[in-house]
Order: sequence, then C-alpha cells, then structure tokens
Amino acid sequence: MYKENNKTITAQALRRMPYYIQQLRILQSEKIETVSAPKIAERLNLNEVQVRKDFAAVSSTKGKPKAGFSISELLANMEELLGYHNSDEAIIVGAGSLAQAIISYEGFQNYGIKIVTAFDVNPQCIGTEINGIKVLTADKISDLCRRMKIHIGIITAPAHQAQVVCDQLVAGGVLAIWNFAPVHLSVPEHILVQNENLAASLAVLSKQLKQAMKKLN
Amino acid sequence: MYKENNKTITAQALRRMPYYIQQLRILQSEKIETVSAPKIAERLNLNEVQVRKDFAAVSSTKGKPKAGFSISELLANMEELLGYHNSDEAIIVGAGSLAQAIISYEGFQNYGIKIVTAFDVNPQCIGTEINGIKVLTADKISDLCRRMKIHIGIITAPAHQAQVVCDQLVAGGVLAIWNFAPVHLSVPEHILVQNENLAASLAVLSKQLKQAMKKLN
DNA sequence: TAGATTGTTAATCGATTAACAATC
DNA sequence: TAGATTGTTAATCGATTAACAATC
Repeated sequence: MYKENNKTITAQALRRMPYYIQQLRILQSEKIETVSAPKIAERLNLNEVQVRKDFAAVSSTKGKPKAGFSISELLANMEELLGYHNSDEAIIVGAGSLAQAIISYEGFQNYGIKIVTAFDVNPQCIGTEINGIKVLTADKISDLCRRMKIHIGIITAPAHQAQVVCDQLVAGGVLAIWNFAPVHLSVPEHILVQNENLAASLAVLSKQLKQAMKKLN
Repeated sequence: MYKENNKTITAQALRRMPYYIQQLRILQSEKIETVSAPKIAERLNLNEVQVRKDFAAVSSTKGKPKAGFSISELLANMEELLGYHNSDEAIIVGAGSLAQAIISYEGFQNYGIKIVTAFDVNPQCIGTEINGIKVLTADKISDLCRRMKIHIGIITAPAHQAQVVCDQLVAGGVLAIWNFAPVHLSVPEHILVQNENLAASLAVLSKQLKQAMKKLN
C-alpha cells in the first residue's frame, strides 16, 4: 500500500487506474466535464463503492454530491499518480519479438517508463535498432545500468537465461524488474519484481473455459 | 473456484501451478523423486501451508508424512489439470509483433492452447505466415470461428479496434477471450475475459518503485 | 423540496497464515 | 523413538460490498 497526500492506494486500485483513465478520456472527448462514480462503475462492470473509494483516494479535491467528480481533475491526478509525464528510464534484455512488442506497445513513453537501450546475446542483432532503440551486447548490462543510473529492468529473455540476466541487472543497481520469463526469480529482499507470466494467465483462462463448457453440457 | 476430483482450486492457486511445474522439473532433472511442501515453498518464497494446500488440491494421492510428495505424480496431475496435453484451439487477431511474440512464446503448444490462425486488417500482412500460422483477413473472423468451433480468441489488436474484434469473436461463438489491448471489453455475461493489461502492471511497478525510492532518501 | 451522489463506518467474503494433532 | 512432514481447523488479514447519514 502506498501513500499519496495522506491517502492510501492499494496495488489492486492502481491496476484499475488505467481503465479509469481510458473511460475518462472517452467522456472528455465527448466534451463532458463531470462524472459520477456509479456511471464509471457501470461502464467498467465494477462496484460503485469501489470506484468512489478509488476516486476519493486519488482526487485532490472532493467529489460533489449530485454532480460527481471533475473529469479533467481526475485525469490530471491519475496521470500524475502513475507518473505518465515524468517517465523513469528502463532497459530491456532479450531483443526478440516480445521486446519489440513492448517497445512499440501503444507508445509506452506515455505509461511512465522510457526504454533507452536493449540488450541481447545474439551477435546477429547486436548493433541493430528496434524502433530507434539500439541493441547492445549483454555483457554491458551491469555497466550501463550503473553509469546511467537505470532503475527498471525488463526481462524478455528466454526462461533459461532469466536468472542470469536478473543477477546482472541487480548487480547494475536496478531496483525494479519487470519479468516476462515464465520462471521464478531469486532476488535480494529490497528488489521489486513484477511478474508477467503468460503461462499463468493462460492456465486460469483455459481451466475456467473447461469448467464453463462442462456446465453447458 | 473450480472443482476437480471433489477438490477446489482457486484462480490464484492456478496461477501458482506453472511455477510449481518449473521447480518440479528442475528437481526431476536432478533425479530426485520426492519433495516436501516446505522445500518448494522455500524455493519460491511462498508460505509452506499454502504450497501444501495447493499440492493436496491437485494431487491424486496423499502426501506421505516425513517423505513428502512424488514429483512425477505431482507433475502429471498439474499438467493434466492445466490441459498441457490436450490443447484447445485458438485464433489470434492483430498480427503485429505482440502476436508474433505470443505465437513463438516458448512453444505455447505446451501450455494448453494451439493457435491455428491469425487475422489482421492490414492488406500487407494478409496471406503471409507467422511461424507457420497463416494470416487471414479480419472479415472472416466470425465465419472461421464458427466453422472450426474455436473457443478461444486472443486480441492483440490496437486499443481502438479491440471492442470491434471482441464483438466479432463473440458473434463467432468464442467463449473465452484473452485480451492484450489496454481497454475494458463489454461482453455478454457468459463470455470469459482474461485481461493482460501491461499498462496496469506497469502502473503498479512504477508506483512501487517511486515509493521504495522515497524510503531510501 | 426531492433525489442523486458523496463519504464513511460496519459487515462480508475470500485468501493466507498460524496452530496443532496425526503419522510415517 | 524422535522428528520432519502431512492434513485440517481456527485465526488473521485485506479487499470488496452493504448500509446509511450528510449534502448539493
């Protein structure tokens, strides 16, 4: 849980923020100026109390009974909270198609990080560029992280290389790791790891589907 | 929550399964035959009771006090549970770099789905192949899903096309949607949606990092 | 005013963790 | 036997949801 202006925001609430931002932008493009929590809740299939609490937690001003919240103010508060306008620098290790997808993902610069360099072990791609981002040899990971004071490392390397890459990032002083390899990473206690495990997500989906189909029969 | 052999497995437990499988395979490759819950818990930084309960929930036989569980049996039970050996067919819509990454992701065929066709609106990529998978024109989504009785649709299209694609999938009889577009999808009640929202994950990571760095000062 | 909406306290729900007897 | 480990019940924790008075 994180504090901002004496208010507490949970990780789950943070995960909802991009969805709020998306909806608020739609309303804003329709020249609407205020919105109520129940309205957004309905559009996103969420509980209205939850939305109200989330809004209260990020909003710099109070909502107005009957009227709701100012859309432009909510948007500014949420974007500020997520750091959309002052991006942290990051590097990405493993310059394959996943790296390319992330680098070109709907303009990630708007999402609070800026990828400055890519790394790979394959001599064939070293020296090339992905969307304007240079691919360097993996030997230089620690060195570059340290020199550029990089705080975020993204691992898109294959599973069997993920732990080695992780260790190099940690050695380079990286504090947060966004891990796309489907393996558990061992890290010192102070290092943050966010796992993006597609195998795990798929496990949930395909099991749920099987259950649903059983019910249909 | 899902039942299997009178035992209940939660979605969170399912998400832990691929990590168990990874660790069990490592031990198996070292010719070790049994393992205890506390041992796996330690390797994965989990609570030992949680691991024991997860094992009990999937295992076809009971663990033995002092000895623990049979690794090969646990592996077989988990792989069966996740459907690793009888893959469901799926299609993917939006044949960009993210689609390519998913298609080539560590051999996804082992993870319970088999992607049979890709779709795109861009005439340039229609007719090409991605790792042996043909790219067809998006007009044919509903039709093909219906004819081939496809149950899983993967959306890797841009945000502004995601809802349209989703509607086509639903019209084609798809029951489960794996959505990589960073938007909320409106679907009929019986349709399963698993959101893979990178913007949301990044929001958590970058906020946590900011908090951690505040503490360091 | 009436009613939609807010903010807040209390109740519920689900998942994790602790405690502990049973057992190989 | 002693001790590691299991299985299970109870306690804890955190997040979501319900209830309701306050207010524009």
